[in-house]
Amino acid sequence: MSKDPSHTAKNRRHSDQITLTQVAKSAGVSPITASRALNNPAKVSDTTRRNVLAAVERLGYVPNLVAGSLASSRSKLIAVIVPSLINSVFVEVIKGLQETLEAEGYQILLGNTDYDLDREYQLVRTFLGWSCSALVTAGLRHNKACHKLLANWDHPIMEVMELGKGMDLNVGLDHVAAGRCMASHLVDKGYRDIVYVGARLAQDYRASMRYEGHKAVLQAHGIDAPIVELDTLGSLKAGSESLDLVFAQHPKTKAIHFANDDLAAGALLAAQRRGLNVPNDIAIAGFNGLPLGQHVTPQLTTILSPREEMGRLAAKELIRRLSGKNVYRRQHDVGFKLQLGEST
Amino acid sequence: MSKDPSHTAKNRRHSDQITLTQVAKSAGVSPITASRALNNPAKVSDTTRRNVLAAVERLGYVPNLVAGSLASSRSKLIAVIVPSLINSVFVEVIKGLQETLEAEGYQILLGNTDYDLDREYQLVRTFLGWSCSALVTAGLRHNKACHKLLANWDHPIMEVMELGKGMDLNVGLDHVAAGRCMASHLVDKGYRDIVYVGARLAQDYRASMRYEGHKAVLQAHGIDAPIVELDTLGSLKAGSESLDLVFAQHPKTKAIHFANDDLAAGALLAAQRRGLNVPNDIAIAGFNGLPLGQHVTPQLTTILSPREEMGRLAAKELIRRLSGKNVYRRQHDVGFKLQLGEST
DNA sequence: CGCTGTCATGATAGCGCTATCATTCTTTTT
DNA sequence: AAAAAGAATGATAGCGCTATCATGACAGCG
Repeated sequence: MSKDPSHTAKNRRHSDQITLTQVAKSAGVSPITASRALNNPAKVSDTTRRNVLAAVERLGYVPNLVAGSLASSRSKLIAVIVPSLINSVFVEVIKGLQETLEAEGYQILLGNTDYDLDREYQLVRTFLGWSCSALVTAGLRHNKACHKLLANWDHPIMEVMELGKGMDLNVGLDHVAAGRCMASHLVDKGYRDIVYVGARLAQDYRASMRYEGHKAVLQAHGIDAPIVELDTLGSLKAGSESLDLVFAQHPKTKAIHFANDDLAAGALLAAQRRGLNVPNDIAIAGFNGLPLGQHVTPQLTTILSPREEMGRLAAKELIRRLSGKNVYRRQHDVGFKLQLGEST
Repeated sequence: MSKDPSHTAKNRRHSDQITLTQVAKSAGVSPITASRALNNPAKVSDTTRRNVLAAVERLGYVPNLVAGSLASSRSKLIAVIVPSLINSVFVEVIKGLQETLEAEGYQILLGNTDYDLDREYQLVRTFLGWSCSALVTAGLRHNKACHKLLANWDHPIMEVMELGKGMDLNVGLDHVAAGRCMASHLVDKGYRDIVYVGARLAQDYRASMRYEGHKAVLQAHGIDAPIVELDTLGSLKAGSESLDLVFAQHPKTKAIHFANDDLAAGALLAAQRRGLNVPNDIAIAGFNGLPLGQHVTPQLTTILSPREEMGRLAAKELIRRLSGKNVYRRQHDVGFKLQLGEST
């Protein structure tokens, strides 16, 4: 099983790869018929199809998808661009996409922007070069060049995570409303000294949309809406460290509305370590509804976002569009749900 | 920004896509020179390069990577096949791969087998059809057809996660040794009634390799090594539910060696909810060193596996190989580390 | 001054597949 | 029975790019 390191030095003229032409010859048909037998079985007779499939087996033929894509100028590839792989939220969306798309024979070309819109542009350029059938990207915000590129692209574009008027298709939820929802809950519970804690809000702008909702509710009640921004991305560790920061800046804080469950759970566990009672000494709320939050004691109050569902729905809509069906609703609100725990 | 749903009905003869030939014409050079200016800048004069790049900008040219791959029979694609996306362990490996490969201009083609080796074979077939430059797959076990296909493939193959003699390159850790390590720790701590708890061990065979190590140590001490297998994949929920199961089957259990941290943390949190003292009533150990385990109280005793590091190292080795350098060490042991918490 | 070597560029010929149109043969329709 | 429609197959011509070999220009060298 030893490998020759000089892969690159292959003589293109003597490729040992089995081609469709060889399969066709072996099956006694023309290449184009063999192609049809594989890609459009309904177009050939049963006998032919069987012969071709037998030849494929016999020769161990592996279709060259690159050649097929070039000839047909479409590919069974779908580009998926996310801002982060650390954040399990995006991974769950990918999972939903993956399972639905793979079942339809599509492959995922994965890109990670690290919350950098210029990086997103580069990835989009590359992916368009692969003649992807469609592109899925997280968020409605893109840089100018990217926007222009996508606007002129004649394939479906699916923007996920947040809800709004996008380039083309959209599946997401209303983050401002989610922020309002949690803030209302806290206010209703009687909390007045409420701090919002987020991480890198310029990047994670959906978290700042939730803050907008949060602030609006608090202000409507005549309450201040202080915010503490962390410099590291959301994680248990950051959440745990944020407690000190919050109390240093806002000593009277009675409730913390965290931008996500990782932060919230980190803070909750940290609070317990230092003997604070949650929610009596400090109430804690999160966002996302990660399993973790449901397993800590007290159970975390959070907002459940249907992430895998979002991926699945996005994939289904794409498939509908790709199979030529008209798609009427271009925006899909997957909603969210307030998950009451004992942490507030 | 409205999209025409009839994407498929495009007239191939009148593609509006800018081609390299147009760029070349606009720059006043031949197509092949334009190609060189973009892919092999050192091969053309400074003036030419500038002219071509200017034309690219001017026309908004996006290279057709499909055509390029067909002509050169190689692509800047790397196939990555993992058994699961729910398990954050694989995602972290992907992340390590991703950041290293993307920096070198490679794209990741992602496949998920759901722990099904036949599915893996299908994915490999598809990915080979894309003329990927290399393939990364989790694990050393493949079905027969897959093995044959890969053995005849003349590109680098990287098998990650576990250590052993594989098809080609290998980066991983010794799971049997990891199992031994944790078992030794538990025995040294004085525990004798130790249960190993895993989930779907036929699928997650690395977990059963750890059990082998675990069992060997216990037997060497003349101790029984009972095992409890769960029917659901590892998760906090499964871990939490496993407690009852363990005590029902082995009432005297004093320590549980979980196959992973999700299970262990779930059990630990569940134990706390029901007022059990960890580790006095029940000791709990995990595997992976997820952040979660480091933030619960008591901190989880676990084995730290360098997952992102594994991805990065695998990517680096692949890049070395792809850039024509000889790779001497074909196996890389990334090791593991016993992380002592207060849960044992 | 011819000889070799290097550099920059170009002409040609595919890579392996499928869109398109053409052909043959069979079936259905009037 | 002739015409029209359909079913199955094939010949041709690319898809947009790059490997390969060829060319011309110019430097260094004995």
